[in-house]
Amino acid sequence: MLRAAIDLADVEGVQTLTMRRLAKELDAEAMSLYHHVANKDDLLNGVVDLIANEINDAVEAIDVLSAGAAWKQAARERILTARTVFLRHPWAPPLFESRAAVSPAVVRYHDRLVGLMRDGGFSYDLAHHALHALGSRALGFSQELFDPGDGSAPAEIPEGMAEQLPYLVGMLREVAHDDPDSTLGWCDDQFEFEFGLDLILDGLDRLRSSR
Amino acid sequence: MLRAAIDLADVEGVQTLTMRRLAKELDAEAMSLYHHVANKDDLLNGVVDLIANEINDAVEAIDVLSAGAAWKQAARERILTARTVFLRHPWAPPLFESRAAVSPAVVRYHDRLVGLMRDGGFSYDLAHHALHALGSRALGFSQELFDPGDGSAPAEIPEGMAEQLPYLVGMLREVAHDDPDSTLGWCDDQFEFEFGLDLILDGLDRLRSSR
DNA sequence: ACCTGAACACCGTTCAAGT
DNA sequence: ACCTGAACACCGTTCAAGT
Repeated sequence: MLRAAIDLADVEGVQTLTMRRLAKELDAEAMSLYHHVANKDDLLNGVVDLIANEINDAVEAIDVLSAGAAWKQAARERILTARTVFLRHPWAPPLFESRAAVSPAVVRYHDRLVGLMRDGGFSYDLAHHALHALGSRALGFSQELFDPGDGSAPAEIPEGMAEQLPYLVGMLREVAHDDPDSTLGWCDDQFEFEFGLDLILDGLDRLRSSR
Repeated sequence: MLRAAIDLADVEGVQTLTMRRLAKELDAEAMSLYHHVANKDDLLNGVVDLIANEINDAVEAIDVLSAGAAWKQAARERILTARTVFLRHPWAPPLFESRAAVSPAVVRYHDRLVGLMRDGGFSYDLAHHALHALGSRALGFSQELFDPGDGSAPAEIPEGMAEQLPYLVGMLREVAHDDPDSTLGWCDDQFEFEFGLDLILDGLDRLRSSR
């Protein structure tokens, strides 16, 4: 049933994931779902937990050294592997963020990540701050609030925009110019994710070895 | 009307911000709102834009040096000031993240932030990556996906939990022990936000001066 | 024990009708 | 031009009734 819910969201979008629609998908005549799940929130918690288990299966199959300085590479690989799961379920990040009750599988994921940091010599205090600093990046996604020039305004910049937004226009002109054949989509999500991730991991690594 | 929507969300919670309820609040008999707004999405876009303007008013009143190395302190102050607005509207971050169309005021905010980075000597390329790395932190919030020990399980750790989650339990025991009189709420949101922010700003500053 | 259909209390939104 | 009420097509959920 949770599997069916995930499949439905993957194929038709998360907004069509409704109790009635899901029941139809399962050839159950409507409100029988309530015998397997307390309410819709409970169903969504289950969906999150199942995806988190999918992530755990993927990352726990990785076998790399994590002692000392190797922690960083190990954490990096783990996080980027977790990310591949979200690439299959692009509707899932907002769902993960909206959950009040935390999924046991998500807790387990973070437990193991703290384990890697401990292997690297982190104090519990630093590991704690590290989890906060990473936030959703620890699980492999980062909610993009604002996608500067998401492909909408490629070549032509509206009249007066340069005066009102001098810096963004400047940035747009230069970065788009650097890579002329991809004027739209000049933000490489994967690159940007790794850039931000490395910035944080490097910073943590520096704190680790200075203590 | 947008003001009324924000007040309603502040007082009664964002889930009660419904077209019918908002109309009642304005003593308008229900569906007259559609003469001032295309649909609910449009209303929410307006709400986001108004809050973003509130942020811009606050940060543009700041007058500090931003040339060269001073960029970092200027950006830090700006972001922490923006954050104070969200502390008044704690329901707003998910709304900001859910918007498809970007608010002009949000764009303006980011334009000025890039301006600070330019003052600090950033290339446009680095400023671009910096925006992505900061993500929602640039605007003063970070969606916490997982609040390790958010006050629920203070002293008593369930049987078997230590074996299943050795690292989180270890972390919980140590960090809670450090500050015994605040066993619940051992995560100081403001401190954690600044920790993560400084980690990123310091990393960017290092890249800035190494180029 | 499990499923069902009708019903309830809500949504956002449309539309024809009022002033 | 602005507001209104009824109605439509959806929700999640309750509940009494079926097998």
